[in-house]
Amino acid sequence: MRTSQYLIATLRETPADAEIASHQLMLRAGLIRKLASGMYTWLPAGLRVLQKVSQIVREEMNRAAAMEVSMPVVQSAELWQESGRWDQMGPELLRFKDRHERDFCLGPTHEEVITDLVRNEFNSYKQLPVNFYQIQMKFRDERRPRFGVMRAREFLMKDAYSFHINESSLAQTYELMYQTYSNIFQRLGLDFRAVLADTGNIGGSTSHEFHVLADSGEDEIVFSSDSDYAANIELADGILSDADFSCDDTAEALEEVATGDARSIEDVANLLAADKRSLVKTLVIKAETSEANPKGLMVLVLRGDQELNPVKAEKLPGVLSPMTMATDEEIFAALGAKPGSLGPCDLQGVPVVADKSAASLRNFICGANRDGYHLRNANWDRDASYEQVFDLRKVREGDGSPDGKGTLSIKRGIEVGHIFQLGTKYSQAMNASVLDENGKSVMMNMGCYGIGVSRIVAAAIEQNHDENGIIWPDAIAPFQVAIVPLNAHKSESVMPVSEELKSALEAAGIDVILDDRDRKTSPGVKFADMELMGIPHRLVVSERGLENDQIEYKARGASDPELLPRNEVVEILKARLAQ
RNA sequence: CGGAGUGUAGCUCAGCCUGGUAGAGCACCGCCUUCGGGAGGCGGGGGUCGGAGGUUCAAAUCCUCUCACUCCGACCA
Repeated sequence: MRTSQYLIATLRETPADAEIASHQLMLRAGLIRKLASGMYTWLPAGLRVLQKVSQIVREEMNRAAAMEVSMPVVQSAELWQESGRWDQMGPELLRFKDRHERDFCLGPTHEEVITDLVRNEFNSYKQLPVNFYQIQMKFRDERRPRFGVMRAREFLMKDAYSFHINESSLAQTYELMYQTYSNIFQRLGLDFRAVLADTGNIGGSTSHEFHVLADSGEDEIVFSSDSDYAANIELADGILSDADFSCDDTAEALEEVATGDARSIEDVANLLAADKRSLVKTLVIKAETSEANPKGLMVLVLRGDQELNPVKAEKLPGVLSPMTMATDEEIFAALGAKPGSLGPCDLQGVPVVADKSAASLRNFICGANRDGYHLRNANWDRDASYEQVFDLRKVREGDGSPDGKGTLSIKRGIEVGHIFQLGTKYSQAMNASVLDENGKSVMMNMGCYGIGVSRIVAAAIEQNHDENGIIWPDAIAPFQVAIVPLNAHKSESVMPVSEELKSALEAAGIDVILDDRDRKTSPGVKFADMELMGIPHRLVVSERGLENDQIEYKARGASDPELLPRNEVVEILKARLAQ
C-alpha cells in the first residue's frame, strides 16, 4: 500500500470529547470516526486492525472445530418472548416495529436465534456436541456509551454457542474454549489473564472472564503469586493474614462511651486511640420484607478496616437486587440511631450477617445504636449475635490465596472475553431437546462464549502506547512495516530502492505501507504519522544511507535506530516478524 | 435515569459577562523558498454561531423551549 493512495486521516490535535488514551489515539491515528454516541465508522486503517483480530479469532475457533454461521442482526420478538427476555430486558434491547406493525429488535446477543436453529436441525444425541459461532455487529442501547469503541452501542463481537447431551460434554467443550481463548490472546500479542467470574444475569454455573491487563481497565482482577488462582474481585476470596487479630483476649466488661461527632471508623478509632481492626463496621442494606423480616432490612457487619463487596452481599438470600444501602431515615426508624452510631448489639427484628473478619473479633468497639455513643469490649454471644457468617469482604492486595498457596495481587483489566456454562436455561425455555440413546427426550446443555472483537482493538492500545501514539503488536498492526523515503525528489536511487523493498517484503507476505507522499510532506510529518499509527517496524531509505548500502531500521518501541545492510533487510525483517 | 457541563470554520478554541459588520492557530487551495522530526513567505477559499421562538432599532451575546454531545453517578452476558 502507498500513503498517496490511502486515507491517512491523522489528527494533530486531540479531539475534545475523547477521554481515555485508546479513544484519543484511535481518532488521532485515523482508525475511527464517530457517527453518533456509541456508533463509529471504521476507517481503512482501523478496519485492517479489526479484520486482523477477527481473522485470528476465526482461525482458532475453526481449529477448535467450531462452525462459523451468520445470523440476522434484526430478530423477531416472538423468539425473545419465548425465552422470556423480551420483558426481562430493559431499554438496552432496542425494539422497533416493521411496516406490518410486527415487533422486532436489534440483536444484542443470539442465544434465542441459535437455540431456535439447533432445535429445528438437531434431533439426536449422535449429532452432538456442536459449536456454532459468528463474528458480527451487535447492538446494545447502552445507557451511557463511553470511551469510544470500548463501550460502544454498536460493536463487533464473536459469539459462540455449544450444545450438548449432558454436563460432562459441556464441561469438555468449555475446557476447549478456555484453551482456545488463551491461544487467541496469545497470538494477538496481548498481556492477559483468565479469571473466575460472576455469571451475572445470564445465569449458569461456571464462568471465566479473559482480561487484557491495563491500568485504565474498569475491572479489578485478583491472582495468586504461587498458584493458578485468579478471579474477578467481584467474587474473589482471600485469607486475611491477620485474621486472628485480638482473638486471644479474654472478654472484658462492656462499657458505653460518648463519641460525639465521631462517626466514621477512622474518627472513632482516632478518638478512642484504638486499632481500626478492633472496630466493627455496621452497614444496613435493603432486603425483602417478610414475616421473618418485617422491616425489610439486613445488617452487615465487617471488621473496621475491611470493605464490603456488594456483589457478594447480593448473593445473600433475601437481599434486594441490585444491592442498595438503606437510607438514613429507614435506618433511624428501624434501629433508633443513624449510621455512624450503629452496632450489632441488641438489634431486634433485623437479621444480622457477619463477615468472617468480624465474627472472629473479641472485645470490639461498635456503635451503641444511640446517636453519639459507642460500646467498648463488645463480644459476640454475650452482647451481640448474628444469624450467619457470610463472605462479604472485598479482598485486598496481600491477602492469602484461598487455596493456601501464595499471596494475592490485584491488577486492573479490560474484559475482552467471557465464557459460560449456561446449562439448560435457554433449551428449557425454548424446548430445545434431542433424543438420547434410550430414545428419551432430553434438554440440551448449552455453553456460550463471547469475545469483544472491537473492544480488543481499544484494549490493545490501552496496553501498548506511548506519548507518540500507538505501538501495535505485530499480529494486529494495520501495516507491519512502514517504508519512509527521504528526499526522494533529490535522489536517483531512493525511490527505486524503496519500491524494491516494498515488493520484496510484500512477496514475503508482509503488510507494507510506503510513505510516498510528495515533497511537501516533510520527513517529520511522515515519522510522526507512522508512529501515531503505531506501525511496529520502520525502514528509512535515504541517499545518505544508500551511499554505504545501508537502510535505517527502527522498531516502534525502540529508543534508537540501527543501520542494516541493504541486501539483508528483507531477511532480517522476515525473521523479526516471525518471532 | 439523577447531577454537572459544552455546542462558534474540517480540528483545537477565543468572542458571550457589558447586544452594534464573525475571529485566531492548525488543516485546505495557488505560487515561491525549504527538505532527517509535525517548515517559512505571499495570496486565497471556507460559518444559516446546534435548532425554534421571544425581547430589542439591532442577538453568537439577553430570555424561554428544544435537540445533540461530553463528564460524574446509577446501570452493564
